[in-house]
Amino acid sequence: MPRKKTEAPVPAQARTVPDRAKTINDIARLADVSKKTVSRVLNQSPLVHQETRERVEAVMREFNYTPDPFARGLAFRRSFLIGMVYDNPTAQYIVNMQYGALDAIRDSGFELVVHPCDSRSPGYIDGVRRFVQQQKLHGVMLVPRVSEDQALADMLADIGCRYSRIASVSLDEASRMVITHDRDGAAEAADYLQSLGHRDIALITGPSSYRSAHERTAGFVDALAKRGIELPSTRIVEAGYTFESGVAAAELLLSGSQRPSAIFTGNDEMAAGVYKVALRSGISIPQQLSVIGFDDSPLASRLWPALSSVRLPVRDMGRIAASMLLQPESGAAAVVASASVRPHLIVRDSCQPPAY
Amino acid sequence: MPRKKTEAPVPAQARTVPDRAKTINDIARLADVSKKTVSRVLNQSPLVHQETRERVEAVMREFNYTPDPFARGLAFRRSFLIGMVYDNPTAQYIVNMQYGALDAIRDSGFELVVHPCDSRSPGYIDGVRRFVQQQKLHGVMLVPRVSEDQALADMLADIGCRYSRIASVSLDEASRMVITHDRDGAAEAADYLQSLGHRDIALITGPSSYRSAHERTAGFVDALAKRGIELPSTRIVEAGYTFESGVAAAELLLSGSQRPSAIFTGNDEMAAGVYKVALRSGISIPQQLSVIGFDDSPLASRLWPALSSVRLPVRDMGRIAASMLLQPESGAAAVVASASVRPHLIVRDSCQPPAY
DNA sequence: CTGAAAGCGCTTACAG
DNA sequence: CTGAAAGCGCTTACAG
Repeated sequence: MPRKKTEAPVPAQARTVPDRAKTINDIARLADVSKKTVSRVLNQSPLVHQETRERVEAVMREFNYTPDPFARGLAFRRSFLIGMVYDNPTAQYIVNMQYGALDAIRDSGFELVVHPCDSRSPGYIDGVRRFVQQQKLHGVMLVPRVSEDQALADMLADIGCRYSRIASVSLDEASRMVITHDRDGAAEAADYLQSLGHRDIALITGPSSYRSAHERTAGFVDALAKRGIELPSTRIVEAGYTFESGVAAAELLLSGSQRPSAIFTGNDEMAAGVYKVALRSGISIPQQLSVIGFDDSPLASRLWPALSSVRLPVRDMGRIAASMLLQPESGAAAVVASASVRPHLIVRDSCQPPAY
Repeated sequence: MPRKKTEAPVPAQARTVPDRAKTINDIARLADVSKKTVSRVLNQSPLVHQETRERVEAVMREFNYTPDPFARGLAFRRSFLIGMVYDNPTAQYIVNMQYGALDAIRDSGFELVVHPCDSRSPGYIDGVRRFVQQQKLHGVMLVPRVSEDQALADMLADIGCRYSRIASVSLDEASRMVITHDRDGAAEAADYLQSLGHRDIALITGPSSYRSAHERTAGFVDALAKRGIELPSTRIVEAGYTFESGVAAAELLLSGSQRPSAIFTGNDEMAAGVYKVALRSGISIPQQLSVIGFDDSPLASRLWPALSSVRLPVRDMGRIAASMLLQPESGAAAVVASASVRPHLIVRDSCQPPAY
């Protein structure tokens, strides 16, 4: 092979002058192959001699070569960008989810593009479609609550965009679902309260239109029923997942002469609302009232007394959802990983046996 | 001009078959100009006849044409992506900053790529460089505390990447700075406490290595001094911006026989630490202790009693920092806008005149 | 003010 | 297993 090794040595300084990033043509020339072969190595085609592959890879390493994502994007007609589409959950949830996704794409050449949206606005699905098509997204992660919107998923399937959905219950094929099993977490809270001796228990739920609220409620109520405790409807108050709605619900539950000895709330925001009403009314937590939240947000440990809460492994969820997009072929592995995403109760100082 | 208007009408169905997105060639053909002219319209070149421009724009609108970002990226050698680089501040801060940046780039064809990093790890600047060069970023926003790292800014200047820095004080040319004037916010807190009649006031500061901590401390101390109140060094405790460090600092300040009547903290996390110690020790807020935080995080309104706190217009900051990247030419306007980013005290229920 | 040619750095058919 | 040609959809010189 005609490798030109007889050229006069070039001074180091002169050699570094062309500081432009190396292209596929440079690598091809330096490895003495065609650019097509370099392309094959890049795309892990099996149709390359082992020896050739190693030679090309050595040159790539030596010159720290990475292919231009725009050239690839143009030729492939798709990008190396992962989109994260979300509605309006809490900040910590979103940030943790982003960290998880970034864990998955680290050193993969992919990047994360964020797309918050308002699922109540009529054109939001169109907005997501433009986002996906314009950027030729490799795939999108759908975070609750937009993940629950079947019309959105249908649109993505329609335009051939791969996606993964994070939700409290299965809504799609296993290979595109990360199931968070909120029901189990709520059941654990119920078991814990029962084991402490509570019998008169109340529940503040999220909006019934939210799948997660439905699951958490069902998990809690069913687990109590299994242990022989029936929740009367007066002990279940629907609220809006917000602090203010939690305050209003707590006022309802704590104003009567017959107070419950424990309250479970569908998220920590509403638990903070219970704290406010209790503190204001001179009801001490946990002596006179036990409280459990859901989410294990930063708020939980900052309240006093520290709030026991059900933790969702949000970062893991983000990581798994992103890796499902990167390796759709290893669907089985992802499904297994997904199965391990389980909530569990973090016990702090907000519960004790009821005072008789 | 040879516009072919005499063809037989094509059935609507057949016409929609080639559902591929229109390219610059299609637009050129349909508008009866060269693709170069379409390109000029796209890039707002003045060298286009008004009439021609309007004709091209009409066709673009009709077919909902948007240029392919990858083709442009390849030809331009730079992308239409804005990077947001941040270290490890609180989630709400990051999410608000992201919303602000998205406000600025909405409908501009730009997208936001996020890049959290660990400024304590040795290779982090290299990581940012790879991120910027690989994605050919149009520019990056530097969020505190990485925004304070001059080595990072130098590297970006070195590789010719435009950037904007958000910081509590000017660190760079005005056209790349969003100054948050933390000093003023802290001064407002000082004035408020003084006006309520407090004289024995304590301060829990963030780490002195943080510019924001330095500014908040200076603003508070100076404002009190101006009103004739000197803070003895025993009333100033340095902590780490975390909840736990706030707890430790509060224990120091509240354990002695001579308690201060008010505490100002460098952020809300540490204020929550003060709450915990006070509640646990039976010191009631605000009757026996006034507290003011900084950030106006969600935590502030969820604590009980609701915490007065200095609010930074984080979303505005994000919007301005991003628009500086989009329109470096309109630097003057951005500087003016930047000047309007001022913190202000949100008064809630955590302060009252001291008990004598 | 407008356009024909060449090129950005990759890939997809198509040959061999 | 390997390569030469054409193309992805834009832009930058260079002419006129």
